[in-house]
Amino acid sequence: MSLDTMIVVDANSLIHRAFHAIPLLSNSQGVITNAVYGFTNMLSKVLKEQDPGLVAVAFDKGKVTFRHQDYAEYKGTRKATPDELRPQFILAKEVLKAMRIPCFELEGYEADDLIGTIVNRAEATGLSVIVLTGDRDALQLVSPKTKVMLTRKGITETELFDEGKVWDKYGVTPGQIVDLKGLQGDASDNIPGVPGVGEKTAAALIKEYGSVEGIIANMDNLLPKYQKLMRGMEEQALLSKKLATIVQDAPMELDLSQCSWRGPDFQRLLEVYQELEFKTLIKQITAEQSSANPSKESKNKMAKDLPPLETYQVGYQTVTGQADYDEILVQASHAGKVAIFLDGVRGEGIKSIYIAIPDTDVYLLTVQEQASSHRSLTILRALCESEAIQKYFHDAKSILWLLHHHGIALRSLTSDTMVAAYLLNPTASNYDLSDIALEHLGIVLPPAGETAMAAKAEAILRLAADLFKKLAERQEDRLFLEVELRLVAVLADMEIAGVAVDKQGLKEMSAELHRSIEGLAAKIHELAGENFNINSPKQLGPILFEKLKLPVFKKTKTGYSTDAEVLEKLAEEHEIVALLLEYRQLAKLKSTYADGLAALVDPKTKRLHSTFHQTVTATGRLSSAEPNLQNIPIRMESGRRIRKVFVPRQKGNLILTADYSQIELRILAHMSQDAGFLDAFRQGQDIHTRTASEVFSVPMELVTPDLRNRAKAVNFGIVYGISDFGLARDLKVSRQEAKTYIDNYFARCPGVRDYIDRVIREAKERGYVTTLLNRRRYLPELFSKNFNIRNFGERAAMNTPIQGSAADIIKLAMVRISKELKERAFASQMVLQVHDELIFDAPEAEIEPLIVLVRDCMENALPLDVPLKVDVKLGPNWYEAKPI
DNA sequence: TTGCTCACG
DNA sequence: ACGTACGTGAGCAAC
Repeated sequence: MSLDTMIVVDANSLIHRAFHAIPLLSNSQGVITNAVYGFTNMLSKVLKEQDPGLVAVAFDKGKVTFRHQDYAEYKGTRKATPDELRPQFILAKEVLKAMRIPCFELEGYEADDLIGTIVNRAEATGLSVIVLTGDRDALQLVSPKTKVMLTRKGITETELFDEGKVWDKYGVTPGQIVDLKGLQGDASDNIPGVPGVGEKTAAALIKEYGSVEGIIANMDNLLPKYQKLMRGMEEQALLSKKLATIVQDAPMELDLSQCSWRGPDFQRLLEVYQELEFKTLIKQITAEQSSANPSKESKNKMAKDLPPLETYQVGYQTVTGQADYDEILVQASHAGKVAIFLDGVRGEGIKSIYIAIPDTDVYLLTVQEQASSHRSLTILRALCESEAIQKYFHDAKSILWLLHHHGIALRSLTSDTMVAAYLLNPTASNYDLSDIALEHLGIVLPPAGETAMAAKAEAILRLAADLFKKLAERQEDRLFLEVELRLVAVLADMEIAGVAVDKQGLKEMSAELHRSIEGLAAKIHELAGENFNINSPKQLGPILFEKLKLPVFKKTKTGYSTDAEVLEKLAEEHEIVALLLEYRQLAKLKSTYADGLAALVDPKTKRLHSTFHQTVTATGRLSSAEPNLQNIPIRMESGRRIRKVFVPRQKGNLILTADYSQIELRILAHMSQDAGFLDAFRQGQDIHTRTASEVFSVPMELVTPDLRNRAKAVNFGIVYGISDFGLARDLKVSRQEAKTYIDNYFARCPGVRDYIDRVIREAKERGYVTTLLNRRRYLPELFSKNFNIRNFGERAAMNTPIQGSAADIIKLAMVRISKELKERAFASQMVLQVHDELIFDAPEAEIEPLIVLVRDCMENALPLDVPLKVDVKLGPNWYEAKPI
């Protein structure tokens, strides 16, 4: 803490910066908050780091300033403040008020000038000052007592300038910054400067003559080329300098004691943050408050002896005696429902159990010391395994892992607030209980400790009711109950079962890949004439495009692009390119697959236990992680061999795969009711051949493989939300040609064209799109002013109903298959899902009935106006799974 | 942490 | 006039 430090903030400049650096966020009321969010974030970060004794913030006031009297065109090129930004200044003032930071503004003056004046006064009283701004003009205020903190690109990063740094960067003293401006001008403020004088000339002249005035006085001594530039521009240079000069004696009422800072009014700040829905900031202040240690003198105002926040508090009691245990069961049975929050670590087990029953205190049961552990777990088992008691969880799949560790089964799973919140908004970045409780109930959960966990258990009950009501209002209740909630247990089963792998096989592949990679690396280094890290695009770029002088087709924002598309174009140019492509391929196989998978084999089970995330994708698909088993190579033979290590878990078992054929195009046929598409699928025709025949006006029998491939790409394009550019790139044809294909396609498939138009129109009317099972995705991008973002929204509007409906269907099939397998006591186990494919580990004796069951469940999961077709493959491992 | 690259549907 | 296919996760390099 530094009582003699003052922070002076240029709110106008920071808010403008934040507005342009951050996408247009808004709260649930539609209030746009991006700029005030960025501003608040940056301010609280700096306050926390510096912990100043005094703080002041300055705003602009009035459109016309005293500078306009000298120069009417001052800031003449500035655009009007956008409508999305203007109201955010008021919001920022509310934040500042809650932070107990004084705001200054003065008619006819810019924030700069007030800052200059404040700095002047602060220095005079011996304070050290830090000016926080995004405006480089402020560098003129730098002095032995004053530093300027400038935002770098973005808004959270800053750079602190003292005199030395100004000199290093600009070659002038802080006082000469205005002379620099006088010569160079400033396009953004519409300050003219001297035409023809840029950064270098300006610095050289100032270095030689000290100032604009010095240059003018020495006009005759200037080099002829400089004389040519400067003559006749004297007035303009002096005016420019004057415009750039920050006033340090504005007529403002300023009592520095007003600026002495005691830290925020947390209660009020919390209210403001809640209103604006600044979840991260709410978390920060609640965490800071709770971590403040009252016994020690706190070292930071952001966490100093403050009244407790109004967080959601519930009563809880730690249970020890047998009578209490019995009481829990009685109450839970009576209420018929419990929410349980478990504190534990996957693989290690449960540490404590928080049980919330309506209208009672939360019970805390600990599982540490042996004897009570037993009793706590007995209660947990009784609750979880009871059919009659409904269970409410947040992230039930994680709970199922913990229960599995203790051999406890789960019945009557009634809600999972994480999954419910996902259905209500599948594009959220996380579904932490405290975040969704804040969003949906408007309550702040305590950040940590027993109170927090008790509050969480209680909050689950309240949240579940609220979320379910919202789901029902949207007709997503059946999707929730009959698909997603049941899927939770199915996925837990799959994860816990895991998939067996041949670890020895992985090791052998790794060693073989290692040898090939070493050989390739040696050849590449030889052809390059030097050793370098082939894995580094930054090192590879200069070798290819500078040393070997290969043509540059594409650049990334940091340098040369060296991706496969570029390398393929360069294949003819130099023999190193083919080697690089091969190197990349093998390096990927080794690091991500051979070594990556081996590292994740569970030493106890000898299997891979991927996590299937149910609340990640925007469309409703699952995702797979640690390891991702949804991207195991198949397209290239060299990679496809990785699949050999995916084996059955025991002798006598086989790997069976079942994948939907063309499910997305079938869904498109169903949803669009396009006559040609419906007919093609009903006739059992090859859809790409049919499309080729339509688009290229060729009889089906005469469609060549090349034409079929092009039609296939067009079909993919339709599903992705087509653009001629994307299709052209994929097919490596001209954009014009791609456009012709698309035009022909829409001419021959009018149903599809009408469908796409309808989807986009409805999406724009409603703000969201839906799938066959009413899964919903909001698309705020559709209303962006930015052309690219808006177009992205339109493509997502086309794609999401198709991709999402396919996800609906396979999820429904998984739930049914799992139910059948259980009820009919199959030993077969579903082990993986890869979007349109299910993989089973099955005893040979069950194969026949399993195929019938799986086919039936998948093909009839959701009857469409076209048949769904499933291809089944079988083999001793995933690689050798062949059609039967 | 971010950017690039690349594996899958 | 704008620059683009949709949806994911992971490893590596270089900040």
